[in-house]
Amino acid sequence: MSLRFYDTRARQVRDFVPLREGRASLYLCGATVQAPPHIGHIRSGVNFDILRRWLTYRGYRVTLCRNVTDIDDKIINVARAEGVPWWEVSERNQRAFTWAYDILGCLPPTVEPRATGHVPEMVELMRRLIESGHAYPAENGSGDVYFDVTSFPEYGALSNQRLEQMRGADDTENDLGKRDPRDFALWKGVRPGEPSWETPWGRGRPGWHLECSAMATKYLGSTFDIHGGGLDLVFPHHENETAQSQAAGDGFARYWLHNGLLAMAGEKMSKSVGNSLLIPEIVRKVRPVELRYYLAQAHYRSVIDYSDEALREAASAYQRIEGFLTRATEVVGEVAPAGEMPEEFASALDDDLGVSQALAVVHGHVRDGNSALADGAKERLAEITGRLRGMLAVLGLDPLSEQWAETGDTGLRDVVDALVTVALDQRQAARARKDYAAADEIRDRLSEAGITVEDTPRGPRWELRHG
RNA sequence: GGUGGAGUGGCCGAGAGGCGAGGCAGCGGCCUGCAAAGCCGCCGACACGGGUUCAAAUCCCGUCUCCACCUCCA
Repeated sequence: MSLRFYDTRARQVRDFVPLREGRASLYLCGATVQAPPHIGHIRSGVNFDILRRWLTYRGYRVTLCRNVTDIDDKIINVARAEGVPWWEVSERNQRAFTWAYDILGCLPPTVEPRATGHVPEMVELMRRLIESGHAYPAENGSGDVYFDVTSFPEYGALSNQRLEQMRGADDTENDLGKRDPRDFALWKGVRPGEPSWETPWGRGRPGWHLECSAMATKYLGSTFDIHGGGLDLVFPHHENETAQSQAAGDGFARYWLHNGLLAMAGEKMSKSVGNSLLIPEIVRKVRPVELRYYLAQAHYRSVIDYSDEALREAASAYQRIEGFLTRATEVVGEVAPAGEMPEEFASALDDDLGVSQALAVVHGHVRDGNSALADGAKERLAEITGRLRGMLAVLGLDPLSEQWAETGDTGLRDVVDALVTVALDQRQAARARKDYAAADEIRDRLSEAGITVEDTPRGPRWELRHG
């Protein structure tokens, strides 16, 4: 089966045929760094990280461009409220985003351009749009530059809306510079106390959409393969991006992929509603890899209704996988991840990134692996372990990978192992003389210390308890 | 007013005409001194009302409920 994705513009699943054979160019709308990342932002990051990894597995050389929009109204407002420069706010939040992507196991993008570093590219794009009659400087001398939506017949095609049925922006009444209420700002004229850059139409700063068009085409070319982002960006952000780029003569994105949003108690999560669930808070409840599993397990286009209970269930499911791999490795040693994926797993991911079904295959391997472990079938165990690790690696969920390996002082771990072994020897001795009260006392005290003891045919083993 | 999505067992969550994904939880069995982990089995769902079909969770018509977007959003 060929690789295919649901394309928002076509409103159906389409076979993926890249622009250039063997390559895939991917632009992902990253953060507008006005606040620290919440779980919804990171869901998008995880979903598209899996897409990127799968494209790579399928043999494409992937160029991933994930932008940072480091100037906008809110950043300026936050800075003003705090009495700090605007760039202090965007720098701080960008670091928080980078940290969150990293701990969730999202591979770094090929390039991560910032809006304010691309003003000349934006000015150039505006020049092309003005010269071709698709944009105009505001007629009230405000210094704003607007895109003329009526000049572009395709306007609305991405979000499947007809221009005549669209409402204008709320700010139109005080905005006499617009020819049409539905026109959107490419550029905002300078206002007192705000940052600004020089342009042929006066000083000002970027509007919200222009930076993505300028940066996507700079790094990926005038036409590129996939544009991704959250479903809430379809309109106006992506509609406006594609309008301004295509009106200027660029082909722009060939496939549009949008991840579903995350809801909380039925209410949409967003920065503006103020019910953000921030990443540092969540990774106190479960480990980052368990959060990644939680975010990955639902199909990327479905709504996730966040709850602590569901998060913990996901953590349990992940621990089942992890527990098997740990025990298997103790028996057969470390087995390298297999390079080939089981057919069922691969076809699930080929079909619009069916991670849920792919995980069913993963769990099937865990069950078979546990049986092999119980049977002492080492050869079969090793084979299953390798295949399992291969599948998990491509999802970014292999517990034995460097990314997720329990860090910490290995020297200290050896010391703990020696101490626990002393205790376990005592317990074995107690069991041998059938003094079960003493044996259970030792097990209970280890448990209180956060150590889980399991008896196996090969003797007792211990693990640090997490979660 | 316009555009789109959703309703699946106790819970999470796939699937989209025909052998009931998977996980979490629960119950029974095996294993264990007892546990834990694991294995085997059980339980069990397609919002509602019609219709099409040999066959519908899936297609069609209608109804109800919820959600998103329509220029701050991932």
